[in-house]
Amino acid sequence: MTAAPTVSDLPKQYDHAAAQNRWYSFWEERGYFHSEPDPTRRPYTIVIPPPNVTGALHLGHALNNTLQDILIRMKRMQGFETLWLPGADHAGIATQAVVERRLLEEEKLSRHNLGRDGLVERIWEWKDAYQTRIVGQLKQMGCSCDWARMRFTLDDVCARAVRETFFQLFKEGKIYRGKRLVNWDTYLQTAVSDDEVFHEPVKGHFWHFRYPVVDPKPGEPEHITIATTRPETMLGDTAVAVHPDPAAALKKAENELRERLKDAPAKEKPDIQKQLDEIERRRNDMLPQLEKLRDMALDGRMLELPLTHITIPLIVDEWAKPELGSGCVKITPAHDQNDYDVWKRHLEIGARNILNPDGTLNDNNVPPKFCGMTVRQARDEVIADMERAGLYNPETDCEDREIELAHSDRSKTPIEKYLADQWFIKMDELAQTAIDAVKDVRFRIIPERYTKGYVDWLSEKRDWPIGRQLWWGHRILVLSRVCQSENVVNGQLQKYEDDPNVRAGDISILVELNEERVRDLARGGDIGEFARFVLPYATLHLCFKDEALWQQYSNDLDQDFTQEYNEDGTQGQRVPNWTECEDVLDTWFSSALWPHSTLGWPDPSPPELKGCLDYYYPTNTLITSRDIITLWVARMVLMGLHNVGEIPFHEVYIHPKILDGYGEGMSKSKGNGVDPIDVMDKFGADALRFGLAYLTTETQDVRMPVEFECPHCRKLIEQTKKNRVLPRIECPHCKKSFSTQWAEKPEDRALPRGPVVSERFELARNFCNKLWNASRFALMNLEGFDPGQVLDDELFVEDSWLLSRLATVTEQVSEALEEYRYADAARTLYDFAWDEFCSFYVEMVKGRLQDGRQRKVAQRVLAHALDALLRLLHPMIPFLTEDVWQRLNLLAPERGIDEPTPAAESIMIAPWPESDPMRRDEEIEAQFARFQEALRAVRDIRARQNVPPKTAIKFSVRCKREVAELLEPMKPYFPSMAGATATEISPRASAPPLSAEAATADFQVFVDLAGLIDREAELANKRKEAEKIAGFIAAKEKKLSNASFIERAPAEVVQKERNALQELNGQLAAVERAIERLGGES
RNA sequence: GGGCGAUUAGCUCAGUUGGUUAGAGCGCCACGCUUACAACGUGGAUGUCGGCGGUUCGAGUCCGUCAUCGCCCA
Repeated sequence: MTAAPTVSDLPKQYDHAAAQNRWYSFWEERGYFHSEPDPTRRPYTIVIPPPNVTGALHLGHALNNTLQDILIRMKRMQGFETLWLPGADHAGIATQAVVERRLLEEEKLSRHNLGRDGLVERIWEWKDAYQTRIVGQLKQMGCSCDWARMRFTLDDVCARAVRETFFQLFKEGKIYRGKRLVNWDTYLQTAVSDDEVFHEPVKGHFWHFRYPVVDPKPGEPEHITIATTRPETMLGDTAVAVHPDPAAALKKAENELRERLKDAPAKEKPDIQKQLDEIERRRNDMLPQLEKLRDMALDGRMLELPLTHITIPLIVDEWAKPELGSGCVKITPAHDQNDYDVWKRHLEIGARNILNPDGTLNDNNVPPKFCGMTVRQARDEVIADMERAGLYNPETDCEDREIELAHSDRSKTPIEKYLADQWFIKMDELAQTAIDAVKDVRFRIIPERYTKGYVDWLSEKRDWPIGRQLWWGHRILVLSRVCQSENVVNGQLQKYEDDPNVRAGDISILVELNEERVRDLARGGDIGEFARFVLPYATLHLCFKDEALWQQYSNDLDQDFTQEYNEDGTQGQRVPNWTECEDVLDTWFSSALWPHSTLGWPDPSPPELKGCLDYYYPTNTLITSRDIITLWVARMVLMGLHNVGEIPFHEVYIHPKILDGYGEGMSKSKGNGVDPIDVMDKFGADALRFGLAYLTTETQDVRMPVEFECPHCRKLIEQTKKNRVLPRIECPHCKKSFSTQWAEKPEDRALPRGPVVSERFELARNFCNKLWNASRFALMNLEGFDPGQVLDDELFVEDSWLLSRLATVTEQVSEALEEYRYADAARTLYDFAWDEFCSFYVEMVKGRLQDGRQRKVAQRVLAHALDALLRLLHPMIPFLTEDVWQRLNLLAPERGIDEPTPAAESIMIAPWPESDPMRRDEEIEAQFARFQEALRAVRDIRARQNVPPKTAIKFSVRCKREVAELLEPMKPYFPSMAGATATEISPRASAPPLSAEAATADFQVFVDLAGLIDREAELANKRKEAEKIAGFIAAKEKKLSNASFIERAPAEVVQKERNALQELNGQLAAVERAIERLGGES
């Protein structure tokens, strides 16, 4: 910790760096962040949405964590036993991909060079580095996390929960293995999830091929034409489909077009009409043919798949669209999602995977000449062969076409759809429990509109594929054995059912029947003799409760192998009968357990976790961003319900996204992410936090144009789509270069870094500085502070007014934060602190602080008000408020106007202010509003008459007696606040001969301008004003002459309008009189 | 294609259940370093509230529709 604070050495600008360094370590050392279960207090818990360790945090995370810290700090001050549990997420594929990419770039090594353990070790190193960096960022932001409870989704505590959960679900039969089409990244050789895939249009072609019909009957066509953008996939075709009722399908398409044509804008009509004409043409030219094909399909006609000598069936399926192409579509279930769906409806056609994991063609299912070719090579070769076979004519059968091609976000290479074995969780029952939980309002999503998406997604009840072909993650503890026959299965089952570990319930067994067999059963068991012999019967899976046991069995079962023999009778390979599952679990599997795994489920016996689950679970709030509602929130709910039997949190607050100046979300891959450290270096952590809170409104995402700040000349350079991905940028102002976050080459890195900042934090930075200076003023004037109760009759108008406003603001801020209306809370405090506390209270109290007799009470109220304001602001700007608090403690260790009490040793643990309704005083506020109006009028006249600020002026106010009574006591404040003296405030006040005037609804202000007046300027001003008022009067009169308004609008509204009109008329008359006095024509 | 959201001053955004003359910050203009604060103070200019239609005595606010942008899902 740096030197203790003083009250003498107060810089004119808030030194955010000093405050941040000093107070964070102070809080940490005092243990304020740490929480232990305390039965005498109510808990308030937030678990962090664990940021992933792929990289550093950007502004989106800064927002997310700021909002959590604001809540947690308020709740801590409110006396809750608060726990904010921090942690990080291992983010399986994302992290592995980053490390692999760097490995290749820097050392030219692939993961296979390192091996599984070697690579995992490298990823741990990466994780350690980035976790440190992330924690550093959070600490710099002031996050009050309980660091002693820091968790990582791959650590031992989380691992226990993952194993237990997987094992339980396995035992309950909720986990199964099945085939599924995955997005295969041939470069990284792993499956990637849908959200790791992006689509990009590329130029491609549409090829038309003809497939020969086997033994066509008389009158039937000899060929069927299909079209494809990926010719090589034909080698994996297992059928060709035609629509079951082409006439109806055409009619339906036609009706849809006609509907659209009716309401379409004129410019789209010709295009739709063209499509309608095309359908008509098809009905005439193609329909008979399509119906014939349909009949052929129903009659079981087969086709010859060119180049392969395989025959495939012609089938009927609605996926074939008669309005498109030839009306026939090739079906490649192993490599296309739609075709895969067709296969699900026609299991008998089967599926053939033609790819190796590296994207070359495999040797199982394609003619030998294609084996080992890349997709690209195979494509050219297929086209050439088809041409040679006379089934394709390059002159007529190939069109250009733009194709939306899927790419892997991780490797930027094209994705192949690939049929692979996957572990799944059955979602039917689990999803229902999570739907019920939100429908019975056991928890709420805020804003409420996001509930729909949550329920819709869960309602699909799609089984969750949980396996990933990765090395970085929780290993699936399963050993599997393919069994050729039912006898083998039964033998093995008998053996393992007697196994002591199985009996003890530490190993669970699953029999997965071979899919072909299942399919065979589905179509009546006519599988051929040969297939029955060749196809394995089933796969046996053993699932283990813990890793040691799995390891032990895995070693033992090494001895269980099948000895193969060579043709000459010698011993050949020993093929192990059992194999370890190579897969790891989806990251979201461990994330889903986060709220309960981190609190000690399933085993809360370790000392540091004792009692935590009972005490802190369910947690109170989860704060996260909307893209994660389905991926994470939904899964946390259903896993929490499954494992613990209770929802994981009561409320989920979904906050806005931070977008760049182009309206795009911030992301690392786009290069538009902003490091919060850059913002904090320039503006301070308090400004970052307050700025973000100020922007967190309910519906609006936060658009944030950003600039580079040249480290040489400090000028700002707008960030564009072009320059945001460059490793170095030349400053257009000083022509010197600087580096960016993309700098990787040594020569780029050697340059000074240009931080990325946004002007949008200036408002908050300025606010912090304003607050600092107001505090500075207070501290400079609290010398000799004497604590004591302040009686009501000792209060001055400005005291009562400020206390009244403070009571209101306290209530508004507390309510706003309770309802996650961060921007409302921030704006309320901003306006109160700046426009009321600084601009009026501090200005008005200045005189009293100079006056020996009045000083004492003024100090007491000032210290009290500042104290409350600091506490209200502390959750948003923790460092500044603590810095001032500590200094305030030196001068006024006991304070408070009701009954002075010793101040807390840190503002972090000071009690949250409570709104005192007795302090609300509408009369005082009304009086004050009049005063502010009069002040504004005087200042306005001074400004428009160009009277220098130092020239003292005199003014009088003409108004009703009631108003005069309110304004009279305010007379003493005009000299210091407007350099003006009130000579008379009464109904009789008259205008001095040379004066300027301003009228409000219930009084007129005359400023004596003898020797100062600029008559022409004043006349011009008045004429303009008269015109404006006349306009308002005209509008009002029009409204009031509308009979139905008088009749139908509520009487009070009509009366209000009449009063307003009367006031306006009064104002106009006053202005006209002023014009006359100035010698002008009104 | 379906769902959600946005469109208000040059920029970034507020605007509660419809009700006087639509606000803030930045930027701009004028004047001011008045012993808390020039990261400041005082004053000023700036808007067919995306378009069209409807409900209503009255619409930035409610309804419909179109346009543009963003996000999610298929």
